[in-house]
Amino acid sequence: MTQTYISDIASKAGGEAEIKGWIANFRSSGKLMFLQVRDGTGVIQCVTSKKEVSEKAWEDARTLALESSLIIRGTVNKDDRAPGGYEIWVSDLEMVGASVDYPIAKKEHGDAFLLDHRHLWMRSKKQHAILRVRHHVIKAIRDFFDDKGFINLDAPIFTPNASEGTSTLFETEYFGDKAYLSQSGQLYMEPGCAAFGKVYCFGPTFRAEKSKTRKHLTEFWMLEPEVAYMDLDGCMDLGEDLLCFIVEQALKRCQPELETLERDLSRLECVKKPFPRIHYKEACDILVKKGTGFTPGDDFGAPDEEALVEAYDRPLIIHRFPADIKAFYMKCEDDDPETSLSCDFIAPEGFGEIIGGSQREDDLEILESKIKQHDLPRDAFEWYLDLRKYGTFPHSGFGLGLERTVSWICGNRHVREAIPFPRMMHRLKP
RNA sequence: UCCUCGGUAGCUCAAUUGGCAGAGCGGGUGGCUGUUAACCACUAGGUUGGGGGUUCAAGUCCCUCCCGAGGAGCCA
Repeated sequence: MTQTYISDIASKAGGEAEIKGWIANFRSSGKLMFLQVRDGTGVIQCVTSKKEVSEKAWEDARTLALESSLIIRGTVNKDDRAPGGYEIWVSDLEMVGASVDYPIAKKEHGDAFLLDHRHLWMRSKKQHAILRVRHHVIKAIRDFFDDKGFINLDAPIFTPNASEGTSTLFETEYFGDKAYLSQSGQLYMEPGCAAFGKVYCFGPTFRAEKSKTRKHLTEFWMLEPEVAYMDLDGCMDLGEDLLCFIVEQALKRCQPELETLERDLSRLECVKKPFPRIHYKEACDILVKKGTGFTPGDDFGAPDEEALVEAYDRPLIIHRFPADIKAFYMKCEDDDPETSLSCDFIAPEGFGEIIGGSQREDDLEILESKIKQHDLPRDAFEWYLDLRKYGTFPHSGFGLGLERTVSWICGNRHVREAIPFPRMMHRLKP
């Protein structure tokens, strides 16, 4: 008999099936035993009756514990009493691996304990659902760009220089030299878009920020598209289209997962074009009026972002931040060197900034002076300056934080649950 | 780095004013032919994060160190 995955069990109704998996839960009523078996694609109830299986199989069933691995063979029946609507009447049960004192119990656990057991925790229902949503968000992102003719051009992870200062970089030894783990692939996407027009990179990035909040990881995945001849408005349009597509795909493909997570779907269904777009100065006026204690000219703190987005049911785009609180490579307004052509996307419901983007500086002289202004080593950026020497061109791009996006879609407040093995200031294991 | 909160059984937590260290879950044993985080009975399980101090007496008060969580700053 060949293995049937639980996700396909309906097609076997009335017939025989073989399930290979693990015990998710079990209950016994004397001579009758109810096994909840999961195989990664779903969970199915397997009913075992003492008089219908061999003595050995019954004895094996009696020694089962949470997460014992086993192979079940039996008849698939439709039964409303079973969770999921189908159950298997077991004819044979084969133990594969014992599970002694499985640490994650059926009741509550604390965060630290669960994170220590992340390798096992991901088997449980909610975590399983979040990571499946992550998979679908990643697929939506790739489909979105691939369908628009983008080339996936990955950036290096070892880098010799910092794009935005060295204080938040992880340093590592590199054959007697220093190297840093990449905190952004953006500088490498700029030559990429000159070669291919439309490119994106999508991979892990590293920030040694000593942040201890539910929105921060030291290792997180970032999507960074970069498009030649695209201006700031195009950049905002692209981010808007992308987020709409991600949400649409999640609603289409992750219905059961979002249900498991008890996500309020109405909050996702209203994520449609157009997103509100407000100028930085307009945002300042709103905050001053609200009296949050915000000082115009500063960057927004988390409470400011929340105060701004609370009026909207979809992501809020704030554009044209003061140049001095943004990165050196951002282009400024032609008639106003104090104002950068930048944009941030703030997710609703307090999930924070999920996209940060800008039009890039394409003038050689201005870029040179900015590198000087920011006290950055010019020789590390020589190759980057070449792009302005050999056929400079306007271009824009943004970075989207995958885990924050997944958290928002899932309605889960911790980014650490949106990645299989989170890396945080106080956590390097498992 | 700073602020706040916390660390008691395998897990989640309780312990009154400083006065016998407890419960639920999980584990073990037994029972139960339709369970839905099953249920019922019995049972084992403790260096109260480490060190020092005050006291007749410390889980509880003081000092110190370690670890964790939330937040700030910074960011996606």
